[in-house]
Formats: sequence, C-alpha cells, structure tokens
Amino acid sequence: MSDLPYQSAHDRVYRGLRQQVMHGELAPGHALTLRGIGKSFGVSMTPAREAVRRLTAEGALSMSASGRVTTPELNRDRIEELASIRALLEPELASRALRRAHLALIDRMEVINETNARAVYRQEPIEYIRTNLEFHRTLYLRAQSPAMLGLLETVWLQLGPTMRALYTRLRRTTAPPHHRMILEALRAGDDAALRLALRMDVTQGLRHLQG
Amino acid sequence: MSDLPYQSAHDRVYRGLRQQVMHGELAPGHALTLRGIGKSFGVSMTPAREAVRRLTAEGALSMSASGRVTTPELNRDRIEELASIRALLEPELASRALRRAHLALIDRMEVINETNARAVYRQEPIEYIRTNLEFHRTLYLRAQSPAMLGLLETVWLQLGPTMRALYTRLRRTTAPPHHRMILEALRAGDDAALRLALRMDVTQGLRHLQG
DNA sequence: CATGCTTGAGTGTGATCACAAATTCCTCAC
DNA sequence: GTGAGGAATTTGTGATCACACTCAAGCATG
Repeated sequence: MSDLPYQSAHDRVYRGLRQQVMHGELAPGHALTLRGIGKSFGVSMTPAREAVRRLTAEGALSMSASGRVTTPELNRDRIEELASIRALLEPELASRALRRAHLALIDRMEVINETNARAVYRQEPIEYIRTNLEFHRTLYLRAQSPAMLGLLETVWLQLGPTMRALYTRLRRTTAPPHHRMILEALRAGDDAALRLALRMDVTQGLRHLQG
Repeated sequence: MSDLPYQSAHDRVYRGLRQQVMHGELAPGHALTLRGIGKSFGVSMTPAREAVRRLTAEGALSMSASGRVTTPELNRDRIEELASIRALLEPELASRALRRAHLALIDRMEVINETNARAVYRQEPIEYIRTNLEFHRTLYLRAQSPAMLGLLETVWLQLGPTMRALYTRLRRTTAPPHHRMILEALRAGDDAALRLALRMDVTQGLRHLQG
C-alpha cells in the first residue's frame, strides 16, 4: 500500500492545469477542450469539466458565451488593476512574515533567487516565472495568513499567461533588481524598507507594457 | 422567444447557493448533499456538483475528506484574518470610488442604509446582512475595479455563515454606527476620513467575538 | 470572383448509471 | 441501560450517452 496522498481525478486535473496557467506555460488566448484535457490527463470529461469550472471561477481561464474555454487575454486596465492588488497584498504579507523570518528562511530565498537569476540568463521564461513566484511564496508562507495568500495566488493565476507573454516579448537579461533589496530588508528587520522593496518589485515588471 | 438572459443549470444553482451562503441564510456547519441541492433546484447531480466545486474553491463551502459538503465553521484566527483583509481592501475600493461618487449615488446609499437600520430594529439578521453588503457594494461598484471587488466578494462569502451566527447571537439593536461617517466623508470628499470610516466599520462588527 | 448557405465534425451540457466508501440505524449481547 | 457490531441506506465519484449548439470548410449561386 502506498502512503502517497490520494488525490481524486478532479484534483489531479485541477492542479495540473493550474500549474500550467500560473507558470505561464500557456500563451494568452490558448484554446482548450474538455475532451482534450480529459485525454491528456487520462480521465473522462466529468473531472475535466469540474477542474475547468473551478479555474474559470478563479479567473485562470475564461469561457466564451458558447462555453469555449481559453486562457484569458487581459487588457491594459485589468493588468494594472491586478498589479495594484499585488502591490496591496504582498507588502502586507511580507510585513507579517518579517518577524518570523529567521536566517534559514532567508538563505533558502537566496538559493531560489540564484536559480531565478540563472533562468533569466538562460532566457527561460517559464522557469523564470516559476522561481520568481517560489521566491515570493517562500516568504509569504511565513506570514501564517492562509486566506490572504490564497487570494494572492488567484491574482498570480490570472496574470500567468500575461506574464509569459510579457517576459518572452521583452527578453530581459537582468535578474529582478529588487530581490536583493527584499533580502537586505529582511536581514535588517526593516519593515518599511521591506514594504517598499516589495511594492517596487511587484510594480516594475509590469511598468513597461504598451497598451 | 424570451429576451431573458439564459443561464445554464449550473449557473442557477451556483448563484442560488452563493446568495444563501453570502447572506447568512445557512448556519456554520450546515450540511448539504448533491442530490438534495439538485432536487431543490430541479436539476440533476451534475450541475449541482459543479456549483459546489466552485463554491468550495471560493471558500464558501468546505468539503470533508470523504467529500461531504458543509458550510464552513471558522476559527477565531481565520475570522480575524478575513476581517483584516476586508480592512485592507475596502478602504482602497472606497477611495477609488470617491472621485466618481456623485450625489445620486450617495442618496441611493442613504436609502439602503435606512432599510438596513430597519432590519436591525426588526431583528432580521439575513436582511441586515444583505442590506449591509448592498450598502458597501453600491459604493465599491463605482471604483471600477472588478478584480478587486471580486476578491472582496469571496471574502464576504467566506464570512457569510459566521456573520449570521454572530448577528443572531449578539442581537444588536443599534444600526452600524460608522455608516453615517462613511456618508459624510463621501459628501465632504475627504479621502482620509473615508478610509478611516471604512476600516472602523469593517472591524467593529467582529470585535467582540469570543474565541 | 465574391457571397451566402449547407453540411459535417467538433464541443459543451446535463442526465443517468454503476460502484465504492461512508454514515446511519438497528439489533443483540453484556 | 450501554456499547459494539453489522446491515441497509445514503452519499460522492467518474464514465458514458444523447442532444443542441457552434464553427469552419466547401459548395453552389449570383
């Protein structure tokens, strides 16, 4: 008997799709079908439909009036709104994590940040997005605020395909400059500096997008 | 042919359940069954299941390991966290709505507030919750920030059953005191006062809960 | 050559069913 | 009266199916 946590078919499909969307593996506007999803996960339409409904509710996918499922194509206003939500939630989460952030955590974030920098150098957008989110999530998990982190993750989900499009478009060659600021503020225990660093980190990536 | 907006079976069930939860029509811990939901909405299990999955993802319902569906029973920590999320989002939404809040809007809010006060006087918790949320939503709709309002509504959803329990328990007899402050700040165009009024309004209801 | 229509494949929706797991309820022993 | 054990009912899960609708290609018509 296996000790692996059992997960239902619906859950496997949900998690799989969710990761693909959040990590930017799917371009904006990418079309999906229930039968196709079912086939690729080895399940019938029923669990595929449930996973899609759930992801649609979270804004990770969008449905046309006829029920066709695609990855969302966000307009400029929506992107800016989502960015400002990040700018609201992430400094708060970081601040809550600050008092609990001991050295081992900061070291782990440092390692993740190096992997992230490597992904930038190698021009691997998916890996870049993945490690960038992991850098942030590692910190926020310490905030002990599951509801707030949950909300933030749905924001990340909605931005997934757009981030992929942005990062493949502008082919950046330098690592996120504010990660160092975040790490230093954490080491110094400086709440104000930490909040500022996060607001800047969150805002800067989306600053040079054209309408 | 009818011009009424067609809504799928899944959508009718989702909206119906969502309203019941958000307005506090269901006590915390209330159990639901897919077949029961289906019967009460006149549909089969399939759309009922999709609606439940979606509401579960939004935190409006919780599922046991065996798949049993109940209304969530929040502990004190979770309630406080959700309240602090409200305290973060609602002043921001109000502030964004401020510049667009013309007199007709404030008058509408005034009317809603009177209905709300009547519900307090008559000791009708569901009607109280409903009109209270309507008061806030009427304002926030003017913020033109659909994503942020969407996040906030999932927070309201999660708090629905708890609010019902709180308001039936403490049988309040006075209308929410800060609604007047909100209206006055709107009339004065005073951003700082508006933000403060909202933070207080959001926090006060949940202040005297015992662990 | 352009335009409108038809046809066909493809797609989402909702109902139903078989099955396994869980829960409930009753019975019986102590 | 009380608790344990087992049977019967209830419940969620996932597969399958019929159906209606959508969309695009191809044809015929102007």
